Amino acid sequence: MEEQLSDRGKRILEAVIEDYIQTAEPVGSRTITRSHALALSPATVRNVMSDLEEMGLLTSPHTSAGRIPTDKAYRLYVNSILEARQNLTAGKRDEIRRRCRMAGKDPAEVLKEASRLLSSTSSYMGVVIAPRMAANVFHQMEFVKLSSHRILAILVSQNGTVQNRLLEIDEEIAQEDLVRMANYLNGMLQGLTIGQVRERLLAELQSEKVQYDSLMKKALALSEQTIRTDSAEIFLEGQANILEQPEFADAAKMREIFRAFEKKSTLLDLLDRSMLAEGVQIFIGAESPLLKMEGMSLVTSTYLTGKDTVGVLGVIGPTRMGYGRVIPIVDYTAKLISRMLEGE
Amino acid sequence: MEEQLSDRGKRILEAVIEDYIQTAEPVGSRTITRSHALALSPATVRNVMSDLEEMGLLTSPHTSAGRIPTDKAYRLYVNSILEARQNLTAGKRDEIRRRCRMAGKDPAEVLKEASRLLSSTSSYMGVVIAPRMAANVFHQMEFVKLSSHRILAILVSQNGTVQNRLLEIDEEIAQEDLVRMANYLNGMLQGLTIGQVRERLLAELQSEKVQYDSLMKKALALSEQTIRTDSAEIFLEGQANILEQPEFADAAKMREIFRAFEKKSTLLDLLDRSMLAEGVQIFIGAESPLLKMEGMSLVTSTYLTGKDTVGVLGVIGPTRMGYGRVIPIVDYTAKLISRMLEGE
DNA sequence: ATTAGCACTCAAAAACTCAGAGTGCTAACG
DNA sequence: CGTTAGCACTCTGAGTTTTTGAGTGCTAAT
Repeated sequence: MEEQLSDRGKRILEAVIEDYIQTAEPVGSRTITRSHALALSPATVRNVMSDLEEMGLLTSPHTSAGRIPTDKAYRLYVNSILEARQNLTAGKRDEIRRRCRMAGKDPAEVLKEASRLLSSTSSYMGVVIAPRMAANVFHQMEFVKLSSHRILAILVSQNGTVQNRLLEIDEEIAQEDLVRMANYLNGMLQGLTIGQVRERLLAELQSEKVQYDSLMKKALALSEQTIRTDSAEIFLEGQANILEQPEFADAAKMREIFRAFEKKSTLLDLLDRSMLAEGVQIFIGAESPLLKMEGMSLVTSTYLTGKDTVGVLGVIGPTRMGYGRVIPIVDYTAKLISRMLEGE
Repeated sequence: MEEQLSDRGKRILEAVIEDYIQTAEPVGSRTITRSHALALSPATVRNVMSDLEEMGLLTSPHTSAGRIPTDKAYRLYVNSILEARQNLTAGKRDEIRRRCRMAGKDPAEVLKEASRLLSSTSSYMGVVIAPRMAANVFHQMEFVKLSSHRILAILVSQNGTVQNRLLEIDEEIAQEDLVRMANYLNGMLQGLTIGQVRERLLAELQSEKVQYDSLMKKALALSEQTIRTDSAEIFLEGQANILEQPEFADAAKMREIFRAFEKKSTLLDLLDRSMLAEGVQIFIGAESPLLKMEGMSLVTSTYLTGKDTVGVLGVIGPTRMGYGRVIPIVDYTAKLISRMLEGE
């Protein structure tokens, strides 16, 4: 049905995309023959472009304007980039590395810095989601008595992530009982993932023998409360960057976008699904059906913080994004973060 | 030098301000006579307005437009509001209370929710800064061994705030030593504020007797590392709200504002100074010289989380802000938060 | 002291013009 | 037959002019 894309067609399409990425203006046949050294006349280019339009790769906003690549065209373009991946310049690489180092060792700090980094090196928005707590490996639990009715529960995972929660209790528990409870739990839960820990706790709560030991019952109940919420943290930086993009100069569009990002949950859903596949993934425009991200694209990569606990990070920008530049940045950052968090 | 403000002048000024707050358009003499039931003709009003302009309370953007209140006028207006403070409607109050409850007990959660709350009830931006850690009262310290070279230090304050830090160490320390170290420190630091703790630790590190006890020396060093960074947390919500304001429809202005808020440090400086005075404070336009907040105002109030550890919360919006509505919101929220955090 | 009346001002909106970039088609060319 | 020059046609955006209407300031009357 659809005509096959000729080699020349491909080159011209590429030229259109690259020009458009730079200027954000519809590009015409003339411009292309000038900037890209194709030994062709504008008229020929016009014919080809007309074909490309037929194939659904270009559109023109109106009869006498240049042409704009469609999502489909970007998809094609991105795929060809992904095959022939460029490397980062040594300079960029160093900068990224240096800034990551600066952040210290605390996982949360590293991830936040990564997000800033992605945003500033790409000049779009950087986003990082911390791995779900559930995938972390349990290390230790502590109960700290703050006052007669308030206990602070602290949950430490092997990778240094800490989750804490303030618990209100009805009847006072002695500090030494708290310590015993913690010991008991720590013994029982050693080496499980937090997800497994939760299951285990629930199972244990049901079991016969616990029913008669009120202290242990309390211990289980408390720790279950502590672990209950597993809200993935999300770091979104550089929102101001996208104000720079001419396609969002319109205030109404801006507003919509900002509103969309205010509820982080939608963003989370979107990123969650890229967790399934490994490596760099790209969502172009309407390909990500969740968010009606008109004119927005997303470049993500997974990263590892342990054996197989994964998070996702990436860059969000206009569909008209410098993919060639952004992809290596995301890729490299993901690998670097993996190394920083996982290693030692 | 300056003529005194007549009672009628005051009423008219108020009318201008209130109209302008609603419409964001320069208001003319005609409009005023219609909307506010003053038994005066436009011509009279014009005369009065002319006087007000003389006194520096109004300006007109150009000869044949209506008039706009100056910062000075807002100041006057706000002061009069502050004197005759209205109360919140019961409905609003309930809503605020309900949402605060929802947030649970964790201080960080409460503050974050408060910020959201301020933003959504005021329809401007909500901002809350958490009290400096330094002002909190020390409660307990723990060292958790993660691997041979990594220790997680956890610092708990009396109010349930937790600060943790990943430390890298050169030589392994046995878990039981860590416990002993913690016990020693907890004994020594009981009841001090975090600020005092820090001083004490530094002093102790210098002291003679410690030099010979390598374990204690290590303990002090580690805990000093833990406590070193005291970055006040800041919760800023509802940035999208201010996109709604017509005065920022212009993309360039928007950008500037967002950039300004991206560096939270300037905002922090600004809020820090309102920590000095108690209760509701208002900064109008250029009155806050730090940020060149053109056209922005800030309504803040201090809140307490303990005896005398204070934080600041407030609302940031356009100078043309519904002060009458916002002030009680900020006031009430601050009091409520105080009660929630301090009480128990 | 207030107000009606009136001439005057000015910005924003609407209407208009025009140049330029771009297209599509046709006919010529190698 | 693919490529290209030429040309008529289209449409936008920028710049100009016109129009409108809200608003002022002044003066004279009440």
